[in-house]
Amino acid sequence: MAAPKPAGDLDPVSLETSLMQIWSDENTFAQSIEARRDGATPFTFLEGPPTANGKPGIHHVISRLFKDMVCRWKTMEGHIVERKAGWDTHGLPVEIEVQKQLDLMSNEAIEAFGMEAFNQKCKESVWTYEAAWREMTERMGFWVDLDDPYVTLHDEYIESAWWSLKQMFDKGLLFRGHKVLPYCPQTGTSYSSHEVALGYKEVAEPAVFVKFKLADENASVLAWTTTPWTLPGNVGLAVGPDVTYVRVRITAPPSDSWEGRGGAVVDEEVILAKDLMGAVLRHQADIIEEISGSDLVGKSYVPLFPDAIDGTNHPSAWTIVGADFVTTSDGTGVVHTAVMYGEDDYNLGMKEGFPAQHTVGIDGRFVKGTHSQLDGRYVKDCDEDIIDLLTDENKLYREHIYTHDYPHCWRTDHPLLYYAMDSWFVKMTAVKEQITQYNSEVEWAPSWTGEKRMGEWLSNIKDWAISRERYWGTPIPVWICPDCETEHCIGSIAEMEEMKTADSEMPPELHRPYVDDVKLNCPSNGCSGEMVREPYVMDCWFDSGCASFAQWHYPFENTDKFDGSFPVDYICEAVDQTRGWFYSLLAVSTTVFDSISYRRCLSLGHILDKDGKKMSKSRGNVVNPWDHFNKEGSDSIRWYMMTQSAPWSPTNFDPNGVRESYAKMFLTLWNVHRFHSEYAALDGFDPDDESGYVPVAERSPLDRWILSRLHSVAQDYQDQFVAWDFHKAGRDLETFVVNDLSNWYVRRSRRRLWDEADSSDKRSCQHTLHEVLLTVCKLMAPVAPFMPDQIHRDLTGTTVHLADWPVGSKLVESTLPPQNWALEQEMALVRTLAETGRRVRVEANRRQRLPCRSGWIVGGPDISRFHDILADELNVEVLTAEENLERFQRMVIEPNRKALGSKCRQDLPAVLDLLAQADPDNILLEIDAGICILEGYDITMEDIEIRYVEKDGFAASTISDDDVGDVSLVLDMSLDNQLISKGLTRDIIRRIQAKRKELNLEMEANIELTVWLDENAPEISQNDWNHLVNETRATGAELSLDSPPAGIDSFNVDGIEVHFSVS
RNA sequence: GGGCGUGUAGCUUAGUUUGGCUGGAGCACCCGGCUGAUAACCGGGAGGUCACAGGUUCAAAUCCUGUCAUGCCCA
Repeated sequence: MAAPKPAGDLDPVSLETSLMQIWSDENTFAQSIEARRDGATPFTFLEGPPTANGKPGIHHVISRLFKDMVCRWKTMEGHIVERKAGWDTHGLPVEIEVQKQLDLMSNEAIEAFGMEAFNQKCKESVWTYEAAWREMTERMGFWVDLDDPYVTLHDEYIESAWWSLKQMFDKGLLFRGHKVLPYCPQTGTSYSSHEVALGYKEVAEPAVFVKFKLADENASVLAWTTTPWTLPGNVGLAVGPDVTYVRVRITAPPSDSWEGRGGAVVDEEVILAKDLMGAVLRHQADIIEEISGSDLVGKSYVPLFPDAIDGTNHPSAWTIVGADFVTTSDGTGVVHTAVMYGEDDYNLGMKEGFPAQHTVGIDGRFVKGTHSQLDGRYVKDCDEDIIDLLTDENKLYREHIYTHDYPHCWRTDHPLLYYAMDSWFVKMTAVKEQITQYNSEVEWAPSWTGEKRMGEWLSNIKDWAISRERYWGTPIPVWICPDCETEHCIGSIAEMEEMKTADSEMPPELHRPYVDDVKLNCPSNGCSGEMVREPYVMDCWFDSGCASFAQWHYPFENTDKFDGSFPVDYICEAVDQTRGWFYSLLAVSTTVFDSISYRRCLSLGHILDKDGKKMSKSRGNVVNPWDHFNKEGSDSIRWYMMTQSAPWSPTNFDPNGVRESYAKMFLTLWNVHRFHSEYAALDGFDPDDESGYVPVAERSPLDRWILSRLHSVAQDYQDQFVAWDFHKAGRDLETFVVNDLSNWYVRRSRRRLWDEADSSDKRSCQHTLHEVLLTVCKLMAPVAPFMPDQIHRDLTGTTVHLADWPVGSKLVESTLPPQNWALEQEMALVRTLAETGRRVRVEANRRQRLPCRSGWIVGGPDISRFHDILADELNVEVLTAEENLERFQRMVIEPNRKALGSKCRQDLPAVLDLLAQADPDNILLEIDAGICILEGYDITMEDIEIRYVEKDGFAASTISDDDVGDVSLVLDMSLDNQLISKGLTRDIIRRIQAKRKELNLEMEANIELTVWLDENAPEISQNDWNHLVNETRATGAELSLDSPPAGIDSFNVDGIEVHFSVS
């Protein structure tokens, strides 16, 4: 390798896009995997498949960043990290999109359009934004194999999903039941909660208090409902076991006017919660007795609609039962239970053994046999008639209009019915213990996502309803024999082929409607029935939950790939996936493999807009990543996202923050690189030339300092990566680059490289810069893959992405330079003192360019090897270490509040007062002698801290530092002609240099210079003038006291007028 | 309604686990300085009801209780 390539101006967009081209030409991604192939330990990653039927936004960039970053990091650590892309292609959102497109607003419409054509449209729709996703993925530098992705709609994927379902089926974990869902009879569709949320509307509806006549007692139980249409389906009443109820007798007609139908006669007895008497009753009534809810349990009552439901074999039908969800916040404290029309109702019904029979058909009409006046009618049209029927039979106590939010169909605007749909379930309740155990084996970041969020969810685990009455999805592979009701689950294409009837064709693909047409020969002994497929598709979460094996078409192919990658080492998605993909992966692997499916899971916080609101299409606040790809570039976005906040914290996206990342981190890094590479190119510096190499031990303390800092920062960076604290790692590295490397090392080293002659010191500096830049590039590469690669290529001719991680990996060798803690400490002190000096000057009103005769450093470690640097920084002629504190300083005593507080408690303020008034020397003497008693408390050295402050008359400042103790800087403020001459010279040089820059002169260009001083000006010494001529590269220079020509450059310093001309 | 997060300066945030000295940075703003050093750098200033209200304590951003706002998930 010859001299590094000199860097030019920075254009982040073209830098990144040309690197994308190079990566593509060189196949760098594939190489980074191939390079590790021989015997390397794999680190396995599983991509959570996105859906490509929506445009990618900035919030997709962040999860892809954290996926990419960890994979790149592990690759550099020496692992082989294969990354297969994936696409989630099934599910309701796809159908909805197509329905909107084709204006098919009901299941009838879809079937009229044709399921085959509809599914074809769905399949196409899935790829609508695939190109946009690909472009985003490539532009952001996410390395993933997009050319060989797993796709949930492929037959291979479906076959694996079928196989896994069969495992569950064979273990008896698959069963048929009901799931109560919001359902629109007009579109024939049930809705997800997301869709329900689209359609909440405030409505005023009739609500009724109904009298349920007890079978064996002369009293009625009052219950309340806002859905009279569910009353024919009533099969039970629920009371709170701990709620107090009363039995009351009506004593008089209502005092005020009665509104609406219903009523009660004097001496009639009703039962309701004691707390709700006032709210419910409109009659005068006496309490006959108080009854606890548990005493009501078991009583039977007379069905309202005796023909509607067949209670045979259900002894609990039409009895009172206890339920925890009953409250006395509204109604009567008694909950009317219609098993098929409410989730609580259904669960309670299953628990109590109530009959689970529909009184309402899938078309939203009462089924035949419910009641002669209701049969066949749409339920919502029957409210009035039901109320009339109840009134006629003296079963209504009261009616009123109730206003509440109720879900409506967002397509047809019709009210939704909560309706028990036939559904297939995975019996998750049977594996609760196992899944809880497996969850605790996963390393979660942050830990509470697993322990609390997921843990809480698992502790209330419910059976998983995996079937959907939809068209576009993985078909449920269960066939049922109409003759003998045998159920059979198909686990492979081969099995289907083997079992299908002679008349059935093999389907061209494993989707509806083709698989619907396949009939199977019933395997049951002696049965000759033709089995028919259950018409459902799977919950698409089941699809993605199969990804860990279905991506490999396991167990039909690639068993080695599966065995080598299961459970996967790392997955990463946003926090909303806790009950989504994180759960479905865990649920599937628990039931199928009796195992975890991922070892580590990073759960990311969401990206919100700059006001903390979530980004959504409807708000119009979605940030397009291309706004930044085309401006600051991917590196800046990625760096911003990593450093802005902890990965799991919700982040308000601030476009300004991306700009800041660019301006601080990347521009600074680039300029360091540019500084180094330009001089290196000029000097023909060859990092590999052994004859020019300077061993680290022989380099200057400044070089050894930055190398030691590099070691420390790299070690911390690695530790923080391991602890998932990526944000802290990034911030610290940024501080190193901006503060240590650019603002100190490079600034202090500039003059070393200006020297045109070859020298060991110059080469030391160049080797140091070379080494620091390369290590920084390696550390940054996983996060920001572009600029670090460019710099690495400029300096070495090779890509950083094939380089080894410099620290902390057992698989590759560490390449960090030696660490020297004492040196770091010294330099930290030097820098603090330089800053302190500037503050002292400001306070003493002494401008920086005017030198000080002397400076003293009191206390702290010996930093004499940096006195030249510090003298230069402070613009001090002579800097010395001084031991005599008292020459400049006096002592003060500060209380240690922590120690004193625990000792003195409420007397602390008084003790503090005394301490403040006391003479510090005396206190110290007394403590030494053990006789320091304040307010009765024995004060020891533990209770105080000694500090020093400068005496009046010195320009000084004292810093306090945990590592080095108190250190003072004292500056001599006296002035003489020599100092004034130097100060003036420096001001003139500064002006001339600014002028050179203004004139765009080359750095090597020479000038002709004339300087005119006014008569008040102090004399400039010959030495200073020579220095000025040298610094400004003036070949001809003249100092004149004549009056200057008009119109030339001039400035005023300390009341002296200076004119100068440059040519 | 329930579970889990979050709330600190105009903006983005550190500090909260383990209570203790004047709540620390960056961006933006103001004053000054420095610069062959970049969209940079340095010193100083202004800017804080640590979401709110109670409680515990000599002492609370930090611990406890409640409330509000906001986000995710569930109902």
